[in-house]
Amino acid sequence: MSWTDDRVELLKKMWGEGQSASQIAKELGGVTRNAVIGKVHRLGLSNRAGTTSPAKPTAAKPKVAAAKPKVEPAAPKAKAKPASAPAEPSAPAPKPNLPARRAIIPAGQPLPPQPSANEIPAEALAKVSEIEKKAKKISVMELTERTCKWPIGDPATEDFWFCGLPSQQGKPYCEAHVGVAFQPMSSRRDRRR
DNA sequence: CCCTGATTCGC
DNA sequence: GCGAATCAGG
Repeated sequence: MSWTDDRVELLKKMWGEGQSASQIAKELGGVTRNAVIGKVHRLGLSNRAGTTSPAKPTAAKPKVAAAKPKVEPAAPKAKAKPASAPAEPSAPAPKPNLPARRAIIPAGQPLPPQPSANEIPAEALAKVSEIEKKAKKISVMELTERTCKWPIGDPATEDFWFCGLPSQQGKPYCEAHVGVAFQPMSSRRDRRR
C-alpha cells in the first residue's frame, strides 16, 4: 500500500481527531501503526495537543550516537487548537433499568466485593447489569490473563460463570466491573445537598 | 501484559 | 519516502 493522497488525508483527519495510530492503521488497512506513526512524523504533524508526555527532552539516546543535530526552525503553527478534548463518543443508551440482580445469597463467602447494589453509582450499576447480559459466561478454565474474572451468579450452583469480557489492562476485570470493584473510595461522601 | 507514541536506520 | 525494529512511557 502506498500513501495516496486521500489515504494521507484520512490519516491527517484521524490523527487530528486524536485517533490512535493503531486505529488509524486499522482503518486504512495495509499498514501498521508504525507506518502510520512514521508517516505522521514525516508529514511534520506529530505532537497533538499534549497527549502522553508533554515534553520529551529525549535528546539522549544511549543506543546509537546522535550525530544528527537536526535543526528545527521553530515550526509556526497556523492551526489553532482550542485544547479540544479527545471527545470520546461513548455514552450509549442509558438503560434505566436495574431491577434484576436480586440480593443473591451466595453460598460461598469468598465472593469479591459483590456490590450490595447500595452505594455504587447507578451508572456503574446499570453498566454492570447490562454487561452481565452480554457476558460471555465463561468457565474457570477459560479465564485468561485478560478476561474479566468477575464472577456472576452463585458459585454453589450451575448458575455460575465469569464475565469473560476483555479485561482492562492490568486489572482482572472488564471496564464495567472495574468500575464497581474499585470504587474511588468515596462513594457517597455526602449525599445531602 | 496490553497499549501508546517516538526514533532510528536499512531499504 | 517508507516502515520494522526498537525504545520509552502508561
